[in-house]
Amino acid sequence: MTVRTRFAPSPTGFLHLGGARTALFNWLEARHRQGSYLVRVEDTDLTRSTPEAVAAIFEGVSWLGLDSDEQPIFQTRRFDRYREVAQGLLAAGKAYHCYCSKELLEQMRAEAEARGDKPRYDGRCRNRQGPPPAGVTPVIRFRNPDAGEVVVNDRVRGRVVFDNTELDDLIIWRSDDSPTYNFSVVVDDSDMRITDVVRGDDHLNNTPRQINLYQALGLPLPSFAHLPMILGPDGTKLSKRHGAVNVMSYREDGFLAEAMINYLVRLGWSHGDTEIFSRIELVEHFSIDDVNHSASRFDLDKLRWLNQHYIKTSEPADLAPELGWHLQRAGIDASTGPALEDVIVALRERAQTLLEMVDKARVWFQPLREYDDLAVAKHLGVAARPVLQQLLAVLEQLSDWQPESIDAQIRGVCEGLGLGLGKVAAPLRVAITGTQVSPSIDHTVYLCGKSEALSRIEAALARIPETN
RNA sequence: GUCCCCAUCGUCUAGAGGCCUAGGACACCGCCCUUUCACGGCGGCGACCGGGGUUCGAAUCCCCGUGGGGACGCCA
Repeated sequence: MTVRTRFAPSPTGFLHLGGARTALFNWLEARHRQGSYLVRVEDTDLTRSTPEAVAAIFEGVSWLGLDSDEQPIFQTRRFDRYREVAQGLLAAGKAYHCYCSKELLEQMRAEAEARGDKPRYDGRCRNRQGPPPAGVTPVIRFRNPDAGEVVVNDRVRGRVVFDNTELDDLIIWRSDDSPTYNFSVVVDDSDMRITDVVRGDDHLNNTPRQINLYQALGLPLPSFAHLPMILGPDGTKLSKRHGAVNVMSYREDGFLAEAMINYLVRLGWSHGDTEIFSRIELVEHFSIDDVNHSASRFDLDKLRWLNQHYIKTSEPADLAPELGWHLQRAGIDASTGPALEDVIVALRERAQTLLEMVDKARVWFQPLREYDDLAVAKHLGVAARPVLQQLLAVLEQLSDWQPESIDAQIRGVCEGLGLGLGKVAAPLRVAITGTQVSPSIDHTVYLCGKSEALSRIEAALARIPETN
């Protein structure tokens, strides 16, 4: 049987880190076993689902390269099918109408809680006789077995046993004429011929209920795998409080999709001591069977490290469009400055994110507006005058404006003046960038462009006092 | 509260009874490289939650405790 996995987000918000990893693991498991990976939108909650959230989730999934192999399924388009299955259960006596009001249910819960019990529906409508109460639209409840146990053979947890007495009769159909989660999931996973259900840990408790539903429906069980959660850096459930949880905000912060994927996959999965995995290597080595049992915390430092790794190792030409996107977002006109590939080569060892790269690249795209006081005090004293004058003279004559030839000219000036490279590079760096920090001096000058470099040297010269 | 899950350096993890004096990576610290900043190289700091078993031998298996997490919705 060919493997079919699915990622089933509910569109009540954007794609967050946990969801992204669930999607990734489903995708990898399917790819590794040469199967299919599908996306299903669980939008049965009409009041909370929004088209904006649907779009946001698809955007995130797409950025990470985890698009569905088939046309995504929307549960709202399948209500007729769910209704048919629910009616079948009703007809078979495996489900029943329940007329208990939300208020009554609320009260029962409160009472159970007060007693220290687990809040459960007591099944009072199970064998209700007589005419239905007037004016009440009933819900449909599944008649859960009231004895015995349900065994979940989980691919990451192993054998997990639940007692049926712990489970109550769950609502499968709401009074507003819509299906509920645990029910529609079973119908869909079955109809979509899903072989492997891979989802978050928080669903482990739903699994016995779903298994009972499968059995009542006479359907074969898929295999289940429940992934450990991703917690915030403080060990609590990931939430807005922890800052960026929307995966797209990581793109905006200058992270690469490859880095994100590599980071996420190592949360709960490993392959020996290897840290860096290409997509192909992941497909080759990944297996749900090797997933960890324990929850992990999100660590931005490690993501940043991976991100820089991918920035350093990517082909500059491949990275250029993404850098362009960031430059544009930062309001920088990249059409007049240096080639993006050159900028990337100069900065890739100095930036952990593309946002940092944009910040460091500004100096070559925008006019130099201010000088760092300390840098000026330190390197633009009278001693710098002959240095900059010499540099100006030789660079003016330089026709081959390339890092190598610029470097040769600078070294020539050093020799002529009997100075070390540091003594020459420092004032030049301040002249070009206004600061003491930049990439190697030849690249810094090169990226500036000849005419702009010359005028910046002249401007710096003009700032040098007559005497100290 | 009840049920379920989990437990190795600060963090991500390796570890499937002897290979463990517990390995790697991030972070941190130091040194080297060096025109600044980085990158890189080398080194350092740093963990088996506690207690009982089982065994010749336990980070690895079992039990209890503790701690953390999740679930208990006409949310998913």
